[in-house]
Amino acid sequence: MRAMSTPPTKVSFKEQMHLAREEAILQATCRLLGEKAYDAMTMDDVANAVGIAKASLYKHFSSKEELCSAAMVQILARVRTYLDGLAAEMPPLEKLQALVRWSLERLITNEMPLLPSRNSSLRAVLMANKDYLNGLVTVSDQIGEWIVQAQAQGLINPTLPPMVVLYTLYARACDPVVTFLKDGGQYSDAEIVELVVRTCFDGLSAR
Amino acid sequence: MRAMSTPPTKVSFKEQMHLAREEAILQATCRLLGEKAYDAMTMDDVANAVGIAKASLYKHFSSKEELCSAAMVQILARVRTYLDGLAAEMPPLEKLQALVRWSLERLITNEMPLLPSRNSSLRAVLMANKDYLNGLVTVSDQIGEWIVQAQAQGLINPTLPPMVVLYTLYARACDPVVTFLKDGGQYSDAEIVELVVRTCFDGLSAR
DNA sequence: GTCTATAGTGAGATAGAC
DNA sequence: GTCTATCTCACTATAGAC
Repeated sequence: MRAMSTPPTKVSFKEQMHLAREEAILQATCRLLGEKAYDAMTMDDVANAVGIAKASLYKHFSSKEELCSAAMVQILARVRTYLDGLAAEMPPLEKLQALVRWSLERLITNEMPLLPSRNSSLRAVLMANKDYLNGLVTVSDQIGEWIVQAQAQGLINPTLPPMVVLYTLYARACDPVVTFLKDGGQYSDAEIVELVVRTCFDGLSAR
Repeated sequence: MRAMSTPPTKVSFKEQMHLAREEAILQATCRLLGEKAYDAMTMDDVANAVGIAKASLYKHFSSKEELCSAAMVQILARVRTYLDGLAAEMPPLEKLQALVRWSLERLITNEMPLLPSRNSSLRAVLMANKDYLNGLVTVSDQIGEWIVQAQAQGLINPTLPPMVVLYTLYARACDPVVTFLKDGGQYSDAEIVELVVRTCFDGLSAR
């Protein structure tokens, strides 16, 4: 709460500190959720990563669920920013491929996945969060448009329901193949990304 | 331990009961792990599902980790049985497709997935289990043969490393697309399986 | 071997001083 | 707002009667 005797700049500075700390908490949460499961990540982990006491976390976020939801909402916002930044003249198929490539690049550096894996406890938390669902709908609508356009151009298989295409793209963002190949140590990150993009769009069968 | 005064049939019956109970425990574990994350599944869940006291579980399996590992090893054995049962004259590509279809059918009925999803705590447990790793190697070798054969026949893209093909097939066994589509309620289980098999082998792009 | 009851532990969340 | 210390509760695992 702003004190009347405090100069505006001072308050603004404090507010910036507050926001910066909150940003750091969200960053750490994203990274940790990229490394381990929701249940396995503890509030102590987050507090230690940020370098503050656990109790302080609760001054910013009222629960673990709220913290992780906020982190995912932020990720969704970043996706939106990325999508909006794609050149308008880029063909829809290339936009879709760019999105998958971008998601995989986040995934392979252990940043928080765009979507939780199957059976993740986080999934139930997110599905109960209105902000997350709204953001997801917005992003899905945008991607859905491009899918329909790419199908109209005959570049995406028009016999596949757009929803199936959409989910198949989303699923790349938590694709375990990336982890397998990375653990194998045989390929560079860039190679892994390209291989997964290829199998996603071209399939396994020979063309 | 067998008592000397007990007739063999009686003992055999008791042993069968013991094995049947153990089988029931493994079954319940598989089903529960298909429904929720490893961390979220409690030993109480298993005990309640089987209808025995939690303490009795520990007479059969010394820990949660051992129980779940045993369940996964059993799944792997079932995969081996399925693979061995495929007709020898079936073309390798069809064998691979049959395997994916079979995995998806297990997945869609919420049976335990062949592989844990990304970031699952179960993953660390399994990677420390020798029986599981041995079983996985055996199955992988068999599938790997078929992949190489299918590539030699020009039916699987020969420019894809066999390991990438293998992991891509494995990943179908925990594919979140199945969950998404099933929750959507728009498609039957059989339709979902076929759609995912198609996108796996043929990709999203038009042919 | 099965049960009830409980010990032990770890993590989410809070109290209260500063 | 941040901290230390603590509460509370759920879950793994075990003790001990039958």
